[in-house]
Amino acid sequence: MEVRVRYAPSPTGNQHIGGVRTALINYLFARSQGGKFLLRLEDTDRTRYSDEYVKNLYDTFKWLGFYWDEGPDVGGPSAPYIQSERFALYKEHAEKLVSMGQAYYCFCAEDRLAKLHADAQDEEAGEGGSYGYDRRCRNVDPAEASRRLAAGEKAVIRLKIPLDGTTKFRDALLGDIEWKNADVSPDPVLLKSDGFPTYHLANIVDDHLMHITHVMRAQEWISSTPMHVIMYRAFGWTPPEFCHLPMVLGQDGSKLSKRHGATSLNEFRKNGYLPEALINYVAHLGCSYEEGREIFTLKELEGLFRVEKLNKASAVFDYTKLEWYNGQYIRMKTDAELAALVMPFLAAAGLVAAGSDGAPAPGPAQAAVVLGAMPLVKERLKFLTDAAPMMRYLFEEPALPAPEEFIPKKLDAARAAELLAAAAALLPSCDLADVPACEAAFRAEAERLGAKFGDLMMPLRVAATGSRVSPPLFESIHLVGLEKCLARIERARKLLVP
RNA sequence: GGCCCCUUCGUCUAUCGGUUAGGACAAAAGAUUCUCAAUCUUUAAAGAGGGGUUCGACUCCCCUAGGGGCUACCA
Repeated sequence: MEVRVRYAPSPTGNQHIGGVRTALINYLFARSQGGKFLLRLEDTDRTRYSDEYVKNLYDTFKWLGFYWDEGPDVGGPSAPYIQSERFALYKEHAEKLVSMGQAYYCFCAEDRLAKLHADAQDEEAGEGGSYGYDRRCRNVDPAEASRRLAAGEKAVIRLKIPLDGTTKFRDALLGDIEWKNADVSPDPVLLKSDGFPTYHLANIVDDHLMHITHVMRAQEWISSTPMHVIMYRAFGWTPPEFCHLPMVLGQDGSKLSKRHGATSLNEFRKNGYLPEALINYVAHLGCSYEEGREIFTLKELEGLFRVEKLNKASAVFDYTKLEWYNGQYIRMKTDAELAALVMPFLAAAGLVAAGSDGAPAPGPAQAAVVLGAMPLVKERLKFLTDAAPMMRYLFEEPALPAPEEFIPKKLDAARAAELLAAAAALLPSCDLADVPACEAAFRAEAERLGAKFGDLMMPLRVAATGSRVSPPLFESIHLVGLEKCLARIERARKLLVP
């Protein structure tokens, strides 16, 4: 039988690390088994829904670079893949369950339910146990229920959870799990009074109708799984295989959330992360692949993924390690690739020309400088966002640093000015395309002046780039241009000897 | 409170009864070096506690502790 798995997000927020992790593992599992990965939009919560989140979902996965085989935007044999477009299906199935005696209409008012809930909260210190719905409507005579319905009374449909006995299921990761039915949520709502299904109903109906073979979702869902199994049986269906994935936690050990830092993929993208790095890091959360290796391509992960390699314990999201991955992937880019990646950030910083839509539109000269700078900055970047501040001096006249910035340790302003003048005098005779030759010439000059090579370089560096920390100097001067650099040097020299 | 899941260096992990408990990130030290990086070398760092089972437990079982999740007409 063909493996079919799905990612079933609810468009009530932007895509975040947790969701992407679930999607990725489903995707990897499908690929490793030669199966299908589908996307289903679970938009049954009308109060929190927004179109913007649907758009964000598509944008995010296009950027990440792994996509579903079937889904609302790409179609497929189980269409439609949007639950709001399957509206009639759920009502029909809920009513079927009622007619089979497996579910019932509940007429309880919301305020009575709220009071029930509040009372249960108050009794927390007590014996415990009396949680959830009290099943008052479970034994309403079906004939009476029809009468009240016909009279226009509002109702929800609830699933009958067996009062005793146990429910068992096997989790592919956690093994056999058995629950007392008394501990299962008492008669959960399947169909809300607005006619929309709850997650539980829609999920089961769709997974069955879409022939989903494996349900892989976060471990926070595990406690509703017995209820889902009961529902499958009530319908007379065979449940799929379950696999509950370890959770992703923040540094403090609680479920990863905004207060732990960036969690939405929007933010990672904006902050200069590479999709490859994110994918690789997220794939390694709670899962190992091959010993002694950290870097994998998506294709390799697809081939190596095994459910048995998943870890049972939840994992802490480590931004520092992700940062390292990001640097690794940046270094793997060719100069041309990296230039293209960095360009939008340079345009946003105003270093490079941009069109009216904000997209980069560099002229040939700017493009050449960016490309030429790639070998200088590549191994210094951790994020794409690091490029603009690091490359600013290539496009703009740097602000004149304070005089002390120019002065090497143990020297004074007069000496620094002298070294600057020597550098300015030497530079025009150097072939800036030949770095070793430039360096040799400067070393000789330093010796002649009785100065340390570093002490000759530092004032020059600060003058040419505006900072004591910069990409390699001779290459930088070459990119900026000799004339401009001589002017920068002269400006600095005047600052030191007024 | 109840129910469920989990527990190897600070973090992510390897180990599927017998290892000097391995690797990666971070940290520290060193090498290299025109600054900063990158790179290379080295160091420090772990089986929550207590009982069993076994010739032998990180590994299997039980208890305790700790962490997490769920407990909605949200997913």
